[in-house]
Amino acid sequence: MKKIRTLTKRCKIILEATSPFNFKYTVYKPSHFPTRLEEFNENSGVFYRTFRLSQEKLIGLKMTDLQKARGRDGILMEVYSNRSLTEKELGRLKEHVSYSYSLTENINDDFYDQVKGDKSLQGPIRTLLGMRNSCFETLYEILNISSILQNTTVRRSEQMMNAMLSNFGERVTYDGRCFYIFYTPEDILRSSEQRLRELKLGYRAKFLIEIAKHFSPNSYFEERLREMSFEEAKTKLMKIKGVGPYSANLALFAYLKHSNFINFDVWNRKIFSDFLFGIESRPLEEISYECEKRWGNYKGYAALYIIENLFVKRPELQYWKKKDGN
DNA sequence: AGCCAGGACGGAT
DNA sequence: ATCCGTCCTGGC
Repeated sequence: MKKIRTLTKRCKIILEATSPFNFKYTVYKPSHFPTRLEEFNENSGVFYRTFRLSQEKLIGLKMTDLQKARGRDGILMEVYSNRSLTEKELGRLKEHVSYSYSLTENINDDFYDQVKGDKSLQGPIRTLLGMRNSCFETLYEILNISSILQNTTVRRSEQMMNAMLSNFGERVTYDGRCFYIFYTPEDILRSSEQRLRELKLGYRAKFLIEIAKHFSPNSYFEERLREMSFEEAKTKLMKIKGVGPYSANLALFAYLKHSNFINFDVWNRKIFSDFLFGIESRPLEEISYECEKRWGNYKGYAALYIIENLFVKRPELQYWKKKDGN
């Protein structure tokens, strides 16, 4: 078993956000299955999240709502690390957090004003007012997660993610808590397909290795993708064995944060079908057409609000907080 | 015992 | 281009 790295407190950072800003539902998404990469504490309102700034610089963040501390919209962030950080590195960290949580976007103009006429969205918007589209993961990490999501139940995905993190992730502790930091491509390439199969990753074992190969240290895969158009990047991603349209879309849209797109899968298809038609089973073409008609270029945001609102209103959908159910 | 789950591949049409 | 059997695994 790998030893635990202790992260010590370095500094506090304040990140401002445009108004309205919803701290809780920006950093924490009720529909996401839990991992030991992050944790939202309902009682204290504190959100913990780990991050790898570079190969050797491990970060643990402790975030609270700036509104509570200073009466302004934003995030109050304590930075823990295993090593001292340069000003430049702190800058990169701030940029990552700000980008991941879409802190500077203007959600009034970009979304709320655009869907004023749609009554079905007003409930979700009231509940989640100020929530941003968010994704803290890197492109490599999202591709791993989407591979682990494919063709299985979320409960199994959670088991597989745990197996990967506990075997390849970096164990860290700070502020009296233990977390993992996401493993790197090199961590996986040092392992083997057989080892991943022993960990019950099934046929995904070879996919995860293929993905890792594309993100080796000096391939600059992520940097090169950033230069490309969306379609070009998608085609490039789908050349990786194991990355199909679903994973490529998820990766690119989570990463690039397009709010004009819905990545349909067998799970959200039922949710939108039920939301729009009152039954779960309508064909994809009808669902897709209806979303386009009602929300046009804002359908990605609409989808985000509908799904998170559903999980807020029906906490029993978070099966992982109960003993059974699905 | 068989089917399916927050897809993707490879080969056959 | 679209269709279909197959893939690991575990839960029902």
